[in-house]
Amino acid sequence: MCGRFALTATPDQTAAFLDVAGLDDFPARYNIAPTQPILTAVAGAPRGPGSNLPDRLPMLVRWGLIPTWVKDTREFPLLFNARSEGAAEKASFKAAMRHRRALVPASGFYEWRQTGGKKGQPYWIRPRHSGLIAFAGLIETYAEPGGSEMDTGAILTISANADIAHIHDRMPVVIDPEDFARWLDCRTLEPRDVADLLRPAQLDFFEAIPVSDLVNKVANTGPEIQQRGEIGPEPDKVKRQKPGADDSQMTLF
DNA sequence: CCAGACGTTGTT
DNA sequence: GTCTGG
DNA sequence: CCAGACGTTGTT
DNA sequence: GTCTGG
Repeated sequence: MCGRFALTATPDQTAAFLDVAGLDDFPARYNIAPTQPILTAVAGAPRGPGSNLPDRLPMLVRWGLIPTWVKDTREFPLLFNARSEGAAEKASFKAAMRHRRALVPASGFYEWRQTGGKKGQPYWIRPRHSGLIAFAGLIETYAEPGGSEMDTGAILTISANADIAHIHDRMPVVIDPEDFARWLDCRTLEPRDVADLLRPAQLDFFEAIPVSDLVNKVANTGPEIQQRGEIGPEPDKVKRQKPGADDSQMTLF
């Protein structure tokens, strides 16, 4: 779950929400997919008295966390989500849960309800207050064989609440603004100290809007993918028979 | 001790 | 079916 | 997450 | 790097 989301607020709105300074300009993004760059915010360096260092920093990371010990990324799966139940104990997420917790600003996310047909029914899921939200994220800096470094990240998930459960059984963890500082404080707080933040959103926090299958295709990046709609009928899988044809020629045994 | 995994989603 | 790319 | 490729030899 | 399985 949470394999696609949107961030359509302006850089100014996003900077104010996260309380970071100096966000480079970025376009509204209606269809953010794994492997793409995502904006995150992390705690800044510890500040001494009188320091004017910012206490929260923006970071662009590749969506798909790579643990530091991975030798060949081609033989490692794309970790774009991390189950919050247990992430603190998993080899792949343990270090990030302890040292590199982050916020991932979003306007909402997409979920697919499996219909039994070929394609799932996608939903645009947004907060009823229609403002920004922040997912709980994890970051790792991966040292590539060539010598360069790549920052990578994942979004934590939790059981879906009743608003979402009819669509999917998981949802991203949302951190409330009042808890931003606690979640990001990796210097003094351990995973167990912030475990209480890893819970499903309150009932009625989100609303889910069925949309067309435009969102399925990563190349579709405009606002139309959030318009209320439904996927079309399944293509007719029953092959049309030519007039006069019957099944007898198919009887091979 | 060494070898091998290390993950999520959704599936059957 | 399974892997890669976005 | 979904979509789309999935291969070789030899070549303009 | 760290944990699990044998």
